[in-house]
Amino acid sequence: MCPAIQPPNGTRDLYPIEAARRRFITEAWRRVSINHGFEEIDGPTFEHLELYTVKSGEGIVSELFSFRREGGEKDFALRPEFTPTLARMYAARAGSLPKPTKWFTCGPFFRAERPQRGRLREFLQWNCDVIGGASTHDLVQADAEAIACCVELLRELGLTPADVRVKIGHREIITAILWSAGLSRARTQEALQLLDRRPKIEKGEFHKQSILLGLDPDRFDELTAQVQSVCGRELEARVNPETHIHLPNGESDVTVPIEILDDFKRHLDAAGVSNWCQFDLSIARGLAYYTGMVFEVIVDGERAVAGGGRYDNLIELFGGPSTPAVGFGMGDVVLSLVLQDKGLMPTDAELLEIAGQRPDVFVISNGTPEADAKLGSVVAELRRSTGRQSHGLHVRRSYKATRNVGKLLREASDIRARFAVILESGTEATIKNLETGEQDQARTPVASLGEQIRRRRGN
RNA sequence: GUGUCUGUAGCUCAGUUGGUUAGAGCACGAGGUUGUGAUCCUCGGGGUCGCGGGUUCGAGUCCCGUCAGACACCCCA
Repeated sequence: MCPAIQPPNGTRDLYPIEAARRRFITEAWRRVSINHGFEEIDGPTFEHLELYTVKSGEGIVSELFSFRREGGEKDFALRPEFTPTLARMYAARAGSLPKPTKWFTCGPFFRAERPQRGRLREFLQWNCDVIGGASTHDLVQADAEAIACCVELLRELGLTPADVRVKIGHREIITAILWSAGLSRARTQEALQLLDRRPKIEKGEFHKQSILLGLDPDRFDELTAQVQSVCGRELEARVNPETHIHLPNGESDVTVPIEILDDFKRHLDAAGVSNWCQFDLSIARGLAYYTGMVFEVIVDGERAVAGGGRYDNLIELFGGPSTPAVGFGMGDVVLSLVLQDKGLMPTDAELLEIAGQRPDVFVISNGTPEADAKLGSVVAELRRSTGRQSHGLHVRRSYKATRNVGKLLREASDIRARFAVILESGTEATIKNLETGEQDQARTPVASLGEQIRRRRGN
């Protein structure tokens, strides 16, 4: 034996129970997105390196796992996110895809960062995207649909508005305010990234950085508060239904279109998720490609559970037709932590049940030579499908040497089998329901065991 | 890439001011008793104490280095 090789930094070995926990999450992702009309797609787990550098610049390379084949000339990178792949896939078939196209995917992603709480180097991420839309109304509806789908997942897993907050911001509005507060158009991106970092830095530091960018931080906060007080108000609480807020900006005014926001809120209301959401202009998101609505799902003390927004220029950037899109991503790492902390992760036994991994039958021999000889074929027979209408049963047997029926029933009980079948001879068996403890008085012919078990299971 | 803390069995942990062949519970396995799931009794496998070096007659224990993990910074898709 060579010295034990450990799993790479920031990766996880998943033993059966952990794999079941992961499935619990991925199946919820899949179920919710399908119910919301998204279709599952998938792409390669590695791409040409340039797919990522084109959008984000060379600086991103240090955050990627990239590689070149021995003797090869092309650089590849394990995917750190799905959006470029999505944009590439959409661009390739844009002409023949429905409008809008609603896609989701869940799979592994890789980032070469130091692992810490809520962040690993390999993780699962769920992405939902709505691509396309002709009118402003379409886009607003798509924004709300993305958020609604994300919220339904949280609800499905047992979280409540008391546990999580969906904070919604808007790039157009916040940039309008930035410009009004003296920022030049050219520094917009830097300013947005500064805003994204703001909660983590000192007040004075933010002030200093703002001045460096040519932004008046006090004026900015003043204007933000003004706009926030109008935008953040509930629909019914509006005294005067303002439709625009005008911000002075040197030569021309900048306009914040409140009626679009109201439309958006009506959609969130209709989707029944507005009590999860709050409008919060401090949400900026660090990513360069967001163009409109942005949002984050926040839990106290943790990193963002999910985040996303509107990216109307990206499909075009990847060679497709100019197409607006909105989407979000949710990782399994923070989500798992939140579920564990809130006591919402099912118990081991519940996971078996949910995952459909409880054995239907545990087959035991009574120790006679005829029963011993028959056991293998009974197991095989029960496992076999009897046609399209009825799948094979989940059947297990003991691998222990003991013939002690009590110990074997204990084993059956430990693995949470639904029924025990005790072979009494080569031709007959006794069925015991392990949930109720009821055991048949009459014996069942071996040939009809499958039918009996299926009937009692209810399928 | 930087900093802080932590490394003893699969898991949770004992292990005296440095002193024989490193322990317990759980888990796992074998056997025994009871043809029925709680049990009970006996036995067993499993650790170069993260790894390497140093101090010492002697290191799980002290020192240095290194690796790994957790947490924070950087960055956030």
